[in-house]
Amino acid sequence: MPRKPLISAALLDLMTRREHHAWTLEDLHAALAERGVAANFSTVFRAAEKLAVDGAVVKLLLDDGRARFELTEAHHDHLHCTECDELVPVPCVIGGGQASAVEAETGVAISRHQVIFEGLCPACSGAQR
Amino acid sequence: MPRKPLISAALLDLMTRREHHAWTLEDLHAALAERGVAANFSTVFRAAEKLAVDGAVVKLLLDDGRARFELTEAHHDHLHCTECDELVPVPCVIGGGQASAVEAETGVAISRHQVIFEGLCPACSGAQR
DNA sequence: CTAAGTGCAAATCATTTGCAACCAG
DNA sequence: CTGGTTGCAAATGATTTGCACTTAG
Repeated sequence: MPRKPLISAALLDLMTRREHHAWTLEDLHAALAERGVAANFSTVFRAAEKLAVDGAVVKLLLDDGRARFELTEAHHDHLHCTECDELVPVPCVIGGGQASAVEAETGVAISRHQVIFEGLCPACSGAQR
Repeated sequence: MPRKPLISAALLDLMTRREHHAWTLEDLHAALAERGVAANFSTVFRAAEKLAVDGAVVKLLLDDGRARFELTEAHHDHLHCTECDELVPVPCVIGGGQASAVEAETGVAISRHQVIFEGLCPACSGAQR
């Protein structure tokens, strides 16, 4: 392994600290810098991409065009806060029954799903009030 | 109005013929070309964007990074076919009750949602069998 | 030596934008 | 003339890729 601690390990370590639930590459890059790890953006990109391929993290793309990476955990859906831009986890609302119903009704074969709610996260929701 | 029929009108006309449910800018640009309308890509982009702002069409972004435009219709969810890449409409599975439940459970304020299923569309599902 | 992990610069991709030309009213 | 459309070229923003280097094993 390289002279400096592996960026991949640093990323996982960062993400485990849960400042955020989902991280953009910029978030990760900036957070590493703050912790004194001056990694190149490409390196962060490749490390995150590798973690995603290895299954340690999941990569999602939002309507804002930037990818988010989050630790692989129990399946859940997300709320993209229109105020603070955070991607907040929310319990999954798609029951197996619903997927089956759609499959039966439309003749499709569903392998995965992704629900994104748009709205205000708890913090912003409270602040607005 | 311009010398040539407005690209916007041509786009709506195209989309009404429903070769696809959702169109990428490339789809639209190519389809126009096939019908003898040699519009510039930027023009197609701006016309589609304007239609979206005007509310005639809806713009969605998928995980593949390309935007899709579809005629504004009753709310529905989508299945992104992993085989043919088509975006197929499926009935909405998120009842108001579910959104409320999530709101109550997590303290968020939901204004919209977007469900994308990944899988095989009817055609590809049948072909695979 | 050999491959994995890096850094830097340059290339991609899918839009977006700036600006000048055009045309119906 | 005037504003909405266009075409073309150049600019963006977010990745992605090519290439050379370094070092643990």
